[in-house]
Order: sequence, then C-alpha cells, then structure tokens
Amino acid sequence: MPNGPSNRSLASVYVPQTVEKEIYQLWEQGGYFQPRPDLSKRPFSIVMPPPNVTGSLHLGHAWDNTLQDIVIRYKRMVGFDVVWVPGTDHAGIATQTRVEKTLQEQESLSRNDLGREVFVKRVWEWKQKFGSLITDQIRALGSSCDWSRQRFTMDDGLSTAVREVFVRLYEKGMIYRGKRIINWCPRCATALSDIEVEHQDISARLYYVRYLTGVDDQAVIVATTRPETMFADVAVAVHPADERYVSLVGQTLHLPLTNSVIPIITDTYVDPEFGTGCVKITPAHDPNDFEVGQRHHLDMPQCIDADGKLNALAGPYAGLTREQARVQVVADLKAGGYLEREEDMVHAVGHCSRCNTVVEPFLSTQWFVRMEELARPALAGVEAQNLNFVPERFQKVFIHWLENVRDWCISRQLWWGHRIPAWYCDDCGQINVSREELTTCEFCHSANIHQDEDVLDTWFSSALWPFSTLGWPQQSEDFLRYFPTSALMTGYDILFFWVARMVFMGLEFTEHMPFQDVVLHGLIRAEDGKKMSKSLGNGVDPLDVIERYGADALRFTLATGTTPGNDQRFHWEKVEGSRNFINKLWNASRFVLLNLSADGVMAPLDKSRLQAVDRWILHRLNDTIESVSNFLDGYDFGEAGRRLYNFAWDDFCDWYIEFAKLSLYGQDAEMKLQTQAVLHTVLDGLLRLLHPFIPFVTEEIWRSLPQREQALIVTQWPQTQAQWVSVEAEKEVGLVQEVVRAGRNIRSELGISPGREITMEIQTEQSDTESILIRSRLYIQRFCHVADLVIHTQGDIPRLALSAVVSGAQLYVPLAGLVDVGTELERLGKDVVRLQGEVQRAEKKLNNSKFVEKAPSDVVTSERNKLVDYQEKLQRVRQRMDWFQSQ
RNA sequence: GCGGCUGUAGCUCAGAGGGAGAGCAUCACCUUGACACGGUGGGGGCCACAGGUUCGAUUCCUGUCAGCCGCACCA
Repeated sequence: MPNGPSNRSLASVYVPQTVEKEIYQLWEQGGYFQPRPDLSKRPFSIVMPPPNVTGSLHLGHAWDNTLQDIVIRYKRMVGFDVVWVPGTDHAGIATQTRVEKTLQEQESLSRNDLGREVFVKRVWEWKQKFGSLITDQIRALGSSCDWSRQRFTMDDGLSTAVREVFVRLYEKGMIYRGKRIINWCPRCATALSDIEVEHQDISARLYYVRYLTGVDDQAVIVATTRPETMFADVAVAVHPADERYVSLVGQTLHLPLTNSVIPIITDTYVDPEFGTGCVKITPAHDPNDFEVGQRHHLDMPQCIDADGKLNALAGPYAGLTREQARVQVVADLKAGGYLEREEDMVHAVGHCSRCNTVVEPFLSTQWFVRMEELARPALAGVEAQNLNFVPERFQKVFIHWLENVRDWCISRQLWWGHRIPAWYCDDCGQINVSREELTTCEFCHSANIHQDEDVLDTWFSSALWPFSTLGWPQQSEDFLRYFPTSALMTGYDILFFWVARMVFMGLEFTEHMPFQDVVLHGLIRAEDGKKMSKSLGNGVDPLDVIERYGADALRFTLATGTTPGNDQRFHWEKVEGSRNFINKLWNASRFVLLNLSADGVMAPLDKSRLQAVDRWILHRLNDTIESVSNFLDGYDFGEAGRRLYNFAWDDFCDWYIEFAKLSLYGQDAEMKLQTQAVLHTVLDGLLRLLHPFIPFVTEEIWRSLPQREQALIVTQWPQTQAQWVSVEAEKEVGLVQEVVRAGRNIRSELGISPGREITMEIQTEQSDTESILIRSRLYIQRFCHVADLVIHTQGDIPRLALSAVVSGAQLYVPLAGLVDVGTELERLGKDVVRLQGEVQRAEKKLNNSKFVEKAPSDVVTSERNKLVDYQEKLQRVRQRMDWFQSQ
C-alpha cells in the first residue's frame, strides 16, 4: 500500500466522509478485491444477489451486502482464495415499466409508438445512464467485491447461458408451450408466475343467481363472486353424490341476460356444503373451472380480454372493465329478478406483486417449465444434506414449496428481457427452438418464419446466476475454480423466487448444488415494525445514513442488529450508537498512538515481564478472537459484532487503557515499554477483528500504525495463542475490578465530590488476596481517588468508616465527618438483604441431596464456593451492622 | 386448513438447562492529561400464561392467549 505518514496525529473526532472514498480507492486500485492466483489457497466464492440495474440501493441491499462483505473480508484474511462476484439484474417488468413511465411523462409516447426495436434501444440507453448508480452505491458501502468480474444478466455470456438452458430443457421435453390458464396482470399486460401473485383477503359479496331450467319457473341457484364472467359460463356443476340435484343432471339451463344454454354436469370438485352446491363453470376465467373444463372437454370461451375489459361475447357489456361490468351485471340481474340474494364474504384474491392490480386468471398460450423432474433432484439433494440452511428452519419451508410446486410459466409479454429462442414456421407450422438466430425453418427450410414475441421471466436468467456469471456454459477457469460457490446470502423473501430456482437449475446443468450454505436474513423494517415502502413513505435511504454517519456506522448497525433469519427494525439511534462506538475506537487508537515510543519501535512482548493487567487483556483478546471466529464461521454476525463491541469498549477502553496509564505515566521505563507493546498488540488485533465490520475506519487507523507491512484488508486474521490463556490473571483483575467498583460505589452513594481524596483501608485474612491488593494498590488509589491506602491482614477495624465487602476482603473508608449511622445502617441493610437472598438460593440447592448427587461435580463445587463466599460476605456486613447498632 | 416466527427492563433487542443482560431512555455526580459521539455510580424485570420433563426451566416439551409471516383453499 502507499505509505501514509506513520504516527501522524489523529483528530479527536473521526470524520468518515473525508476518509471513506479515499480508502475505497486505495483498496480498489491495490487490486485487493481480486483473487490472487494462488492455488495453494482454498477457494471461497460468493455471488452477489444482483440488484435491479436501474434501481437504487435500499436498506435491504445494504444489510445483505454488509453481511456478505463481512464474510468475504473475514475469509480473505483467514487465507482463502476469495472471490465475490457482483452484478446487476435486468429486472424485466420493473425496468420496462419505469422506462415506459418516463417516456410517457417526458415525451407523451407509449412503447407502441416507438416500436419494439426503438423501445428496447431506449431501455439500453437508460441502463447505460443509470446502471452505474447502484454499483456506485455498493461501493459507498465498502463492499469488497471483484468489480473486474461484474456481470449483467443480459450480457452476451449470460444470454448465451440462458439460451443454452432453454434449448436443452426444450429438447428434453422439460419446457413446453401450451394453452393454459395463467395469472394475467391487465395493467402490466403480461403473464405472471404463481409466486408473483400475492393473495390478499378482500371483503366481497357472494351473489346467488337463478339459472332457469326453462321448465316452468324451475331454477338452479348458483353462487358466485364473479357474476361478470357468466357470459363465458359453459356449464353448471354439482357434486355427483348431491341428492338435491340428481334429477337435474344432464338437463340444461338458460343463462340469465344472454339466454345461452348450458348443461348441468357433475364433478367431485364441487363442495356440496358451500353456497348452494351448484357452481357455474367458466373454464377461461378460473383455474379450478379450467380443470373441470378439461376433464369434461368443455368449450373455453373468453369474455374478458387481455386489457381487463369485456368483449363481444358479453354483448351489451362489451367494453366495460371487469369492475364496471360486475356492477352493471348485478344491477341487471336484480332488475330481471335473477338475483336470489347476496351475502357478504371475505376471500383471498390474487394481486400482481408488482403493481397490486387484481390478477385475472386468463387462458392463453404460454411457455412453461415442467417442474416435477427438476424438483425431484433438488429435494433429494436437500434431504441428503447437500445444502446447509442457516438458520436450519428454512429447509422445511424450502422442501414444502418444492414438494408442491407447479409448472413454471416463464413467458412474459414484455420487450425488455431475453427473447424466447423459438421461431414459428408460417408454412409447415413447426416450432424451431435454437441456440442460433434462425432465418429458415429447420423442418421445411421455408424462410417464412417469425420469432416468438415474448421474453423470459427475469428469474429464469437469475436462476443461472451462480454459474452463468462464472463463465458457464464454457468450462472457464473461473467456473472450474469457483463453482460450486461457497455460500449464498440473501433475504428469506426470495427463497422461492431465486434460491430454489438456482438449486434446481444448478443441479440440472452442473450436477452440483450451486452453493454449500444458504444464509438467509430477514427484512429491514421501519421503526414501528412496518415494512418500508414507497407508498407509506417510511423508507430510509442508506445513502442518507452514510452521508450523516458514515458507511461503517451503517454497517455496524446492520450487522450487530442481526439475529439469524429474523427481521430487524431501523432506528437512527442505533446508527448513532454505532457512530459513537467507531469514534470510541478512533480515540482509543489515538491514545495508543500518542503513547507509543517516538521511534515507533516496539519491544517484543516478554511474558515474564508482563503485569497481571497485561496478561488479563491478552487473555481477553484471545478469548475474543476465538469466539468471534466461531460466530463468523457459523454466520452469526450479530453475536460476533456484539462481542467485539464489548471487548473494545468495556475491556480495552474502560479498563485496560486506564490501567495502562499508570505504567505509561510512571517511572519504570521497562514496564512502560511492555505496556506500549501490549497496547499495540491489542489494538493491532482489535483492528483486524473489527475490519470486516467497519472496514474504513480500521483501515484508516491502520495506516497510522507503525510496523505495518501491508493494507489491513489483506493482513492475516488473528490466531488464538495458548500462551495468552490466563485464568490467574482473570481472577486477579476480577478482584481489582471488584474493589474499584466497591470503592467508587461508596464514593458515589455518599456524595463524596470527585476531587476529594479519601483514605481507604482494606483488610483481608488471605495472603494471596493481600499480595494481589498490594500489587494493584496504585490502580485502586487512582481509580478510587485514594490518597492513603492501607492494606493489612490484621489489626483494628476502623471505627467511624463506610464499608463494603468483596470476595475475601473488606473495604473501609474512614470519613468521620460523612458517616451517618442511620444512612450507613440503611446501606448495609440493603446489602444484607441481597446477600441473604444469595445465601438462601445456594443453600437451598446444596441442601437438596438430589442436586448434589445428580448435578455435574463442577456445578456443585462452584455452588459450594459461592455459598462460602456469600456467607462470609454476609457475616462481615452483619458484624458491621452490629457494630454500628451498638454505638 | 398446513407450516413457521415472536412474546425478557419505559423503548429496541441479545442471551442461555445451574447466580436475569446490552444499547437507548431515565436519575445523580463529573471539563480526571484518547474520547461529552465521553466518564462514574444508581433505579428499573413473577423472562406472556398453564401444565409437563428434570436434582434444577426464563431456556427443553405440550397446550393456551397475543402479535406477525409464509403456503394452500375459497363458487
């Protein structure tokens, strides 16, 4: 890396805005995001879920990217050959709709005014113009993905992959074209797949309509929620076992308003309990009716067109929208005496997941992927544990979906996307499906052919993402080295849309699960727990957050707010907290840097010369390295981040730095050197550990560190070292902390002003405790502002003094003027209550013979130790109370 | 109807078969030579409810209630 000035002084407040861009450039120009050709390292690869090329970053992306970047940076430092492939998605409907809207607003033109070719050209221009917006935003977040491998779903290579897959599936009979009932969005004017339909409960009415038999006034009452489709009714069905209607089966009915004649048929699909037990059958406008129609070979006339309006079949109602027609038909039925009654009901109605328009079940010719054969290996693979879900519970959801999946409608009536590689021959009528552009029919060699107008579902190309981005169908170097990828990280909301499809496509075409681990996170929500949405206007722009608090603060917030698989709420206060933490780290680093030796040369750590506090912080660091590494290995980012937060703030800043000051400002030059070395070692480790979470600030601090050899991003992840494990130091510093807290508590509770120096006596009967206290006396004096500290194993207890007990020792603060017998008794009384509780709890356990018999011996031992400790403390406090009461 | 998640301090949330935690908020005190984006001390909780398993349950199991989310059906 370029050599920044060493040991330069840092400002007292960290200002991310001035640093982040520069650091990112430094990384990118240093080529650190690209893997080094090093075959001795194990590969670790991730493909980034591609955002919409013309979209902009939202907090969900930011979260997703942060988690991926944490893993990537961690694995890179651990020593894997890491590659993270970024890219964008052409997002068919979304992009097309957006361009159409702008076209309409700015030029009052529709896509039909332009024609297909010109329109598609305009979308490409739009993509060129706005396509870098989102990738720049991903850069602003600090993502260390390999931009040299960036892909777009409509790149040549990826388009080749799409064609290859389409053709192969078609040749295997796994893609077919057929006239079926599909989900149609009249506003988007395209077919949708089942999962692009959202079911919402709607309060509606159930209309009971009289269909006359033509004999006298005899009628059958049919219940329907969609009277406007009656013009396309071809039958009325009853359950074969429904005795009420047995005599009518085979007879005909006259449709009200049109007088068409339709038969009464039987089908077990009919639920005799619902409504009247009679169902009107409209095969072209209802998925269930469609199946009935197929079974009974019924006609399938359509009365609603693609634009959602009624057609000529509806006679006088032609031209009305579905909604208008319903109102009019109901009114006319009522007027004609055909409406028996109406009933309020609530039922689920499908809505377009993109524009929320009510979806029309629509009979049309579309392309489908046969799912049965694709789902089977996917299920088998998952059940054989070849795919590791984090958290595990998503596996069940995944399996359930695959077990029930229906054929996938993949054709879309759009212009923006991968055009279906099928050509129809106008002479022989054959369908040609081909990898190459065709000009003549492969069957009859006629030049009279035309390509299918439709494009493929965007998810069809996304399904190939993990291998198409790496070069497939070529056996490219990248594909051979980095596929299957190591992990796929994304929100659980696209488990079916994307993850499932990648899995079955991966298995079909590469014979591998496309990734080993599937790590699913939740959704980011607004403060009140609601979904962030444009319509609610409660969205937060991550770029705003970055601008105000820095990318690191955003990242740390998102990462530490993560509980595997769960949603999290966004609060500005959390970001502020993260910003404060980053500033804390900044200042702790400043402290360390200011106190290193002027020449920047560090003494090697000499274990024999270290003090307990040094061994303690190194022990803590060791512990932190271990747990953070473990949490990261298990993709538990939240817990890893929180551990680091606590270690950095509590152990390092609040305690160790304060301990270190004594040595740094003291007279012992040798000790000072060791302290400097420890400070440096801990900061060094901390920066490495925090780097995946808050890469900018850690790299920036790193640049100021002496003795650095390379950029932090490519340094080694810290290793645990057995030599730094020190139970003894934990115990020693634990006692010091207990004494300090007790001393501070006395000062605070008695309102002793901070500037006032006090006298303290500590009495203990244990020689090891005594030596710890003697060794630590300067800490106690400094932290509790004690001018005169007496430590003794025997002797008189100070008379008029405030007191506290700690494990193995008693503390006295003689303060004649401040001791009020009443308040002191009250203080001690509270302590007695607390300690009594503890003693009782421990006694109850230990008096239970079953506990002593059955509980693990270490639990019993520790319980015994606790009891002794509490009993002793209790006794001391009571003695003290007795003494006061006798006054 | 099937499946899942959540219920812990005022708020947002961790946690874990064996002494209830954090951040924010709150109260008191503090310009202590890294940091007021800071320091010190304090208050605050039958860990939703009822059973069960266990020596021991806030944690595991079952059920109930409440909130939420998928999937399926709905004439």
